[in-house]
Amino acid sequence: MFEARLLKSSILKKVLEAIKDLLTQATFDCDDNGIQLQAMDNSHVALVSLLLRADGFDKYRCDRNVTMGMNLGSMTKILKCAGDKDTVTMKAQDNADTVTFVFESPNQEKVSDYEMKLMNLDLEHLGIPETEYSCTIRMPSAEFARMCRDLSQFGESIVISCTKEGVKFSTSGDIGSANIKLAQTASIDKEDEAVIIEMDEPVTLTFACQYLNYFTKATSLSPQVQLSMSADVPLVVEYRIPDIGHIRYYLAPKIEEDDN
Amino acid sequence: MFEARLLKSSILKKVLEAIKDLLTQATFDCDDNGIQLQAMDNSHVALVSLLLRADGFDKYRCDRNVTMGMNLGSMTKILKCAGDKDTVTMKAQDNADTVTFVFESPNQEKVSDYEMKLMNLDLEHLGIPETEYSCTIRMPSAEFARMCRDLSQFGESIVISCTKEGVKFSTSGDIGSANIKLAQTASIDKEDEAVIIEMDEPVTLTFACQYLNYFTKATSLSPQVQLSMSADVPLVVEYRIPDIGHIRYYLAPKIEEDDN
DNA sequence: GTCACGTCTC
DNA sequence: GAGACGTGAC
Repeated sequence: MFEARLLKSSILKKVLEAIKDLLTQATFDCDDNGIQLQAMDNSHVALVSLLLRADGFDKYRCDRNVTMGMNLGSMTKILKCAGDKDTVTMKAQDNADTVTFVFESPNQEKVSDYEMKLMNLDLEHLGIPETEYSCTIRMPSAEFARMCRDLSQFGESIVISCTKEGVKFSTSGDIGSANIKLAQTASIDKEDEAVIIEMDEPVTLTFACQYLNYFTKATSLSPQVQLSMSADVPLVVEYRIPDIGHIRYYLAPKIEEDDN
Repeated sequence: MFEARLLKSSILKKVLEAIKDLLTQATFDCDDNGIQLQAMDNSHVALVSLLLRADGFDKYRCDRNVTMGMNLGSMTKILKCAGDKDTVTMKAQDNADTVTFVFESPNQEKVSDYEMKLMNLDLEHLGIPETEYSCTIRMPSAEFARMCRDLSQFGESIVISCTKEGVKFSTSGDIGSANIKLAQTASIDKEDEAVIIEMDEPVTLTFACQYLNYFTKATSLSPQVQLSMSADVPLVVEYRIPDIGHIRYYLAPKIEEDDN
């Protein structure tokens, strides 16, 4: 039997918001350590990796490892039925072909349960190597989202360039070109507002705006985002979910095109 | 001559919002007691009954009974031209074929009038018997609206089941199934937030989601809604409009289908 | 093309 | 909480 309870359903609601535009279905792997999800997006361009640790749940029980293939559209519909202050509990019997979500209002006067059929999904196990990156940039997640949204008005690609001067986000298109330069914050009064750049080697890479915009759907999960880059390897965009885990997005850089 | 004035046009605006999706036209019956409207919806499935008592108006005069056939689309367009704080006055000459709406801004600086042609509508007089019901449920209108919207994601029908344990709203469909259980509120600190269940006989009935969702367009008219049910008779969904009347929706239960 | 719904913003 | 905008369905 599997059972995982969160006092605040909003975490799970936000997680779904953060992945549903990239994935139509996905496998939730549950074991003693928690819940893990790894999947290529529908277009096999980006990779999503979610971890929710067992100790981050308010109750967690997993007698046997279970892999649950979920239709994320259906799951999103169900989670929309939870109030932000509701408690949510996911339950599945061993070897069951359904999962049940139970929502309880804070005063216990409203209890709702939703049973969803599971899917048989091919297990694609993705080995993601832990890597050292030439540059890591931490910044407020809302600021990153704003930049991606702003720049995507002008072109389909964003060039991220990290040097000792700071980090620069650039794009160009029919309208013209745009550059946003970000310097490391001098004082770290407010941790959430800090921009912190660690650079061993300067790196310049180009990415598809559309995917960065998909990634920023995770903005409400964390006040900060971390970008990790090295030449010729996928960018990692990581949102740490307080007290419970993280969601990481991987996106391969575009091969440099002509500058016509 | 007929004349009816409301200091707050918002009441009439909300009434139109609450009926315009169900009715394309309707007859307003005006007499000494006030304004009444009763009509089957466009598909002849649900019934709408509106009462605005004369004493709820800030001025009310009705020399002779008048029946005004209104195109509700046109009337809605006109009412959208009124500010929420405007005073609205409906006027009609005896035997006229038009009705006039006059809107006056609070400071009297803006006065607008809109004349609308009336329609000749067949008078369908609907005798609605006053009945005792086996169950009545009062609950916050927003909560009812939320439940109807949530459940309609999963199926076309909602089963409402009222027993001594409380009231349960259920549905099922391709995705899976859903149940929302509501218990009577223990304390009635805030009257508007109370759930109050009166049950003489347990009742379980099935209704079309779509119509319940139409009914919830009346949500902003009242903080509370009352559902009345007896076996084999139409559900009544009533919103009391403070100080002036009510709007009631009647919906026949679906005949039980096979449970395949 | 129209209508209704959901989302986002003020 | 209400109004406006954009999107999806008929």
